Amino acid sequence: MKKTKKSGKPTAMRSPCPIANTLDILGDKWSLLVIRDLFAGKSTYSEFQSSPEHIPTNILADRLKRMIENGIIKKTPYQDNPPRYAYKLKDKGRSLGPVMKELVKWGLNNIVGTEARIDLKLPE
Amino acid sequence: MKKTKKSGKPTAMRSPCPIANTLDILGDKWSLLVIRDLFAGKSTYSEFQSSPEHIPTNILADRLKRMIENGIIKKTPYQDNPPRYAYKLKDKGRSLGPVMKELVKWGLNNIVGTEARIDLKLPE
DNA sequence: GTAAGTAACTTGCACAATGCAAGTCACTAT
DNA sequence: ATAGTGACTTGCATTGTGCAAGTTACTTAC
Repeated sequence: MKKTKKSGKPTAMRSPCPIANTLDILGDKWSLLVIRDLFAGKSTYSEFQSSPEHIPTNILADRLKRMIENGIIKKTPYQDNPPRYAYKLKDKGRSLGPVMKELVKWGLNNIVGTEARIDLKLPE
Repeated sequence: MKKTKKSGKPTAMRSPCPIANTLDILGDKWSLLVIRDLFAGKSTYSEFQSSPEHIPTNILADRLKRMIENGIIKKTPYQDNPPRYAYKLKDKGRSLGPVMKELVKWGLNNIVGTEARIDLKLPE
């Protein structure tokens, strides 16, 4: 019974810069990890939780909500009883493929101890 | 008189994932904006402050410090009296070029109202 | 030589975001 | 009835962010 709608989001842009605006949506320590998992084929809440970084459950719920609001992913029930949901990338999210690819490359080349154990199914 | 060294940083990685580790270094709303400015040719503290997003001064100082510690940028005095400094990308920072390029592309294609007014001098 | 200005920061503090634990809800399986 | 699973929500202490104001070291204007 909570309708605590935070009023859409008429928060003004801090600038028209595409980087600044992208960071306003995805610039935190968790969002892109969920995107990574989605590219790796995961799709449920508990699959995201089981990733090695152990995202806190409240943060996961918040990030999923925000990415849905931003049109990056969608949530669909795949079973009614008990209710279960699958999160999937929308086109907008799938188009993050090249960004993910470059982040992986940069990390592997510049941070010692990193390794690509997850295989992202990037388009093309 | 403060020797409050936070002990290097033996904080363990949350996982060997290159994306997770990249986000631990650059995953916030400001770091990559400073990188953007550096790619755009800016190099002084006050130039970074004058960018349209108006980064808070304490955050700027903190991010510059962190990026120096991470070997992404370097700080060099270019004048003694009064002391003035120039921040520049190191190779590690310059190799973020492709990441920046993809972020710009994604923002322009997916966020209405964004526009590329700044010209980044990306390698190649 | 006193006042104002500039660059590069630091400090204080209120408010927002994060992280951990525990609780809830709707079922299924034992 | 009891335990288990998936998908969350709630509380609360800790950490991070954002704004204003102060500091240091000089240069320039009056």
